[in-house]
Amino acid sequence: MLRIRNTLSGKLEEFRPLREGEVRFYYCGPTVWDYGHIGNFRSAVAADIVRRYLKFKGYKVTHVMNITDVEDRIIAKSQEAGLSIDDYTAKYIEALWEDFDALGCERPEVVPRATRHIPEMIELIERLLETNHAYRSDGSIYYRISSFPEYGKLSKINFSGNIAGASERVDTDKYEKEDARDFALWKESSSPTEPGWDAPLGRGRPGWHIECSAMSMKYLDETFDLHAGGIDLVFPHHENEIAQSEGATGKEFVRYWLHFEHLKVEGETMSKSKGNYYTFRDIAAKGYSPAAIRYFLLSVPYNKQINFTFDALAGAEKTVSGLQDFRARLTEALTEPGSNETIHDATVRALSDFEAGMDDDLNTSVALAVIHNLTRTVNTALARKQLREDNKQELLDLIERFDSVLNIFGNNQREMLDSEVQALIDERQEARRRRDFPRSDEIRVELGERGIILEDTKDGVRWKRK
RNA sequence: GGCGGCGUAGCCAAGUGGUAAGGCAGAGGUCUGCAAAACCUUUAUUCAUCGGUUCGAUUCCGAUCGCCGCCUCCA
Repeated sequence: MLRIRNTLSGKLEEFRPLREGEVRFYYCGPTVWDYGHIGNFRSAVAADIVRRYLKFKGYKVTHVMNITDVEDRIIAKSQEAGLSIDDYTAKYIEALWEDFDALGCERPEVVPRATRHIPEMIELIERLLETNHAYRSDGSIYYRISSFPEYGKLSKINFSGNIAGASERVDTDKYEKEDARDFALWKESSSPTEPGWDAPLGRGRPGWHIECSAMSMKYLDETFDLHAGGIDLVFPHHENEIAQSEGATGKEFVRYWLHFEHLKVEGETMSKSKGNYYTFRDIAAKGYSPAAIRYFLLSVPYNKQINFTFDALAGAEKTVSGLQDFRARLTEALTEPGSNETIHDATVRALSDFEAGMDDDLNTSVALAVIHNLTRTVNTALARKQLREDNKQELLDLIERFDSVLNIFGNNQREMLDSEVQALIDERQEARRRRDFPRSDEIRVELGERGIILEDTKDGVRWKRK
């Protein structure tokens, strides 16, 4: 039974979807104004783990990830560049998918873009106007927080007083709000050239929060199971989504809220000014493999801050390569028929321990420890020739199972070497048989230069790429 | 100022009222022509500090120090 910590209650709760065997899951994805920093991908990988584990548990998952492409910064940047919003965001969206794929994240079923859902947002805003949860002021439209007494229930912020410092932040010339806490649903265009949409509400553009309410309810229904995002979105973004959605429908919006903790760099906040700001691309360009980056990002549970260091990443690199080698070694192992009971028991136990760890609020650290322990047990058995045919198959199936959630074992396809390389390997084996070690070592060095690493084993020579 | 989180070996890090998972790095060994890989052994009398509760605390409570976050459309 999967239990997750629901931000709404602050407690560990049993996860029970509204519909039998089906989970509707909304993940607040990135804003596409720049190449995604590594923190974005900590979140994306966490969401991917959620999605994959739900599938592992047998649920049919409908996963929606929005792409925010209407937002002040994007509008400003695109105007600066003299491009339309679509032209400006195109390369960032393309880069996002490349990074997403490289990190082994499954693509969500639905990826709505804010710019493609303006009518839905307008409709929702009109509903809020009708129900008196919104008001018009100076051409723009605001949400009336005083109309929603539960406001603050997610972030647990006490709004009995004013938001600290809110009064001096309000630009009174621009915002004629009834209350400093009220937030914009629709912002009037300040000039005809500014990107905007003509609407019954007046020419303008939507506020940031309304897109997620409109799009999630469109694709997942007015009440759905799971909503996730970075922890910084708790307030105000998700708090406002609740106010908008529940205000308009009068129904519960989301059953379970999940928030991913942030990533730090060398124990500090990542920021451009500190010079410790890294995108996934920056890190990959330094030669770290996407698999290692993924492993690192998921090695700490989603609800803990993760401390990014290049030392830790180098460790992840070694670990991942060990796991991938392990799978290859197992695949190639020559085994005799039958089954070793001890190994069989360890295999069965590993699956249940893995599941117990993941069931406990998706504790990936525990899940990985289970895998490492199993790996050691099996390596020992392999070294001692104790593994039997049935164990091998069982283990390969189990790894497949684990990897459907973690996706760290890499591609198991064995590629063919080109004939020249193969000939060199054969020649080296022949040289070794003759005990012509100088020649043998020469070939090993030469292959090393071509990126092929050789390992001599009792059953012959193994090779892998570096 | 208000609210929340964290501080565990050289590094990353899990965890729990009952005596410290896992990974990387290090040391010794097995195997190997040598390597590599793998395996075995080893590496925290101790979980920021100081008090308190308890038969017993790293785990609960309080204080102190340090770090991080939200309260500003930053995942």
